[in-house]
Amino acid sequence: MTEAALSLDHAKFRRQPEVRPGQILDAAVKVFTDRGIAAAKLEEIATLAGVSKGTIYLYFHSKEELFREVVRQKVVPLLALADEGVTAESATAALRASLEHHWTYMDRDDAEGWVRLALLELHKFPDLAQFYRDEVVNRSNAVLFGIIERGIAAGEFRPIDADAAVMMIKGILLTHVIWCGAHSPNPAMRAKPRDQILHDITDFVLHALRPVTPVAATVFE
Amino acid sequence: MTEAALSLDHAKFRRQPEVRPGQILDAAVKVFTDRGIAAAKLEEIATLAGVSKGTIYLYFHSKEELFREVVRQKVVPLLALADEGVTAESATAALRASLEHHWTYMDRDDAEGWVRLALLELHKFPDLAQFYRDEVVNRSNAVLFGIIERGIAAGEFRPIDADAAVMMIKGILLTHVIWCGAHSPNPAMRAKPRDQILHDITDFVLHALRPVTPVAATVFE
DNA sequence: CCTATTACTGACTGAACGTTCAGTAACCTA
DNA sequence: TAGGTTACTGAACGTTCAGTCAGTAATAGG
Repeated sequence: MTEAALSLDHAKFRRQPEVRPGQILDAAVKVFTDRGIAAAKLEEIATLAGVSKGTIYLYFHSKEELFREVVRQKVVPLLALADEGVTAESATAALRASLEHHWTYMDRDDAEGWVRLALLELHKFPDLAQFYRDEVVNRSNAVLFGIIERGIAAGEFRPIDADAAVMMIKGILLTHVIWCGAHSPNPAMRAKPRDQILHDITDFVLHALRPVTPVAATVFE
Repeated sequence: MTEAALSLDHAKFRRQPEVRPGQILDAAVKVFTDRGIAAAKLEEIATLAGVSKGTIYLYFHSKEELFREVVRQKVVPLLALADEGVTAESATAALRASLEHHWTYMDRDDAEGWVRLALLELHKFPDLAQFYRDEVVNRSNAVLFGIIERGIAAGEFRPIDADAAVMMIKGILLTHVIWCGAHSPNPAMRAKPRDQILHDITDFVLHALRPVTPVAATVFE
């Protein structure tokens, strides 16, 4: 009786310790970005990964440690690409390329979720926030900063506090990722083609940075 | 024995049904903005309001209904002021005034919490999100939209998709509220004086909107 | 003063969920 | 193929928390 009651229903589970961590991390990415850190259920992650809840604890100490590992292995590597596009000859071209790059790499199903996590919940994990800031945010900001400084020096952009400009650009980008995402409550934004949005952003930013009297300068020369 | 065990410890509670809802709402604002919707505990709201958990249910059906009422009574009235500054003679002055107004009314302890809620958590409660959108977001956006259209018509601003421009401006404002708030992981932003930030934002936005060849136009006339 | 009514309390309930662990299946070695 | 080891399972546990309710204190009316 006991044996019958306890016997598993011949579920086809395999022992594959090499791939389990990866499967769990993939599932965790999806669930964390869908639900947020606090609302993510280990049961759901386990089901999605095709394992049982207990298996997660064979590879990760806790839910928080699992999240930490997700950031380390799934987010940071993406951002290693943040330096692309800087080699363009003019600062304007570099900025265009960088904006397009940011927008493109954020054009993923889970981008909206990541932005929400980063802005909303990450501050509740101070060490993770610091780690994320060092590895992801600062690196990406430095690229934009360099482009803007270069543009100012070359006379392509007007004199402006480059740090402040970076924050403006980041603010526009991040909010638009959310507003254009699947969970956006704004139907008008969701309906707009993504390249139209990128065009609008690029247009706005370049106009904000352009010298005050480029034509006049030409006229007066 | 039973009587002794059950008797209250002479806590000095008073019956004041008129003020209870207000006290509870005030406490709820604080806790909701501090913790977020899901993580807010009714017990904490009750303690902060100086009542017991049960009392909340005398005045509100549920946690969600309580949150709805917080939005209705604490947020919407603030936004009734969103139309100020529009009466300025020029669109530029109106936009300056509107930005300053937005920035000022967001310069509150709970502003950061509200932005986080609205931008990042509200979408999990679809009907609440819709309510918030109708009552708060659309109303505020319409004001900015009107100013920009007016500026374009008057030749103060370059031709631009006014809807898109509104989203850029909102994106900058909202992210800066978060980044300058108490929970910001960005020390540099937190250190900056608030009026400096407002100045940077206004400068960036006005330059993004100004006509392409204002000086040239003058020169050529 | 006594009684009815209203305001309020806080222990309790039930559900959800992170974490544990006794037990079972798959695999390995000899 | 027996015996040992490792991977895995899922029921059970402990905690947290929204929501309930039987009981108690304040107040109003007679």
